[in-house]
Amino acid sequence: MDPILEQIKPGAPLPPVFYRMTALEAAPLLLGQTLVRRTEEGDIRCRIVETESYGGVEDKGSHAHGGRRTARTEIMFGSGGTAYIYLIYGMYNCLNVVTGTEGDPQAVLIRAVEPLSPADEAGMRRNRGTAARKPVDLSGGPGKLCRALDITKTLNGLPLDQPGGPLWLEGGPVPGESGAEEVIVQAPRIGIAYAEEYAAKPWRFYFRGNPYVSVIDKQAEVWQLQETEATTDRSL
DNA sequence: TGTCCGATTACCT
DNA sequence: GGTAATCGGACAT
Repeated sequence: MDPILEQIKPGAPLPPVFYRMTALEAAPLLLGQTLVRRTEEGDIRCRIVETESYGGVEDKGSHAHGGRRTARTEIMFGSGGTAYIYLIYGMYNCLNVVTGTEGDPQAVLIRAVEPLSPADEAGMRRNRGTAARKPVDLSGGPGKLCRALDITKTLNGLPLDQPGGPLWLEGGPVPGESGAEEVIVQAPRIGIAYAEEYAAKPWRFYFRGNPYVSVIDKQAEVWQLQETEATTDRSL
């Protein structure tokens, strides 16, 4: 097991070392962890099921590529453990978990979450402006999950390692007795066709078969399955 | 000060 | 499947 995963305890804050990793290391490990939103209406807890890594000045898909250090991207250059929230298309917010060390812009975009309980789901439905008929409509997509959790730019720069604040991260629940370990799919990121050679990097991660995932990449799943079979064959 | 456009979504045909 | 909605950030003028 990943040595950092071993340090993550259900319901406890993520260990400081978690936030010092690169975005590419942290993105798959964030899957299954819990995001907590606290408002006057109460707490909403949800499980992260899809992420994307945006790491380093060389990543042409990142807002910080080429070392672009502006008022907006400044938080990405700080040390890890904070929230980077920005407005997209004039109407949707996107939530990122900043990781890495001072001066190195690393961030993981949270693309989909699932409510942990019926009460959490009810809270998320209340926050959404539209009737979510399917799980993916409720919080499958970066803009949708921010709406569902009432996350706006007012929370930009907020520390995510401090339980009891407006927004924080904690270790996710352990899979149930019957729950087989979930398979992580690795696929190219969404909506960054302009990123040239970085557009095809498989830096999106999600739980295979989870109904809250925003975009299913059938090609990546088939390819990954073949790889697994080939590996199994060789080991026979 | 002006222009372009996005790490998207909802709703339409 | 197509596309309108809507505005702040980045950069040119």
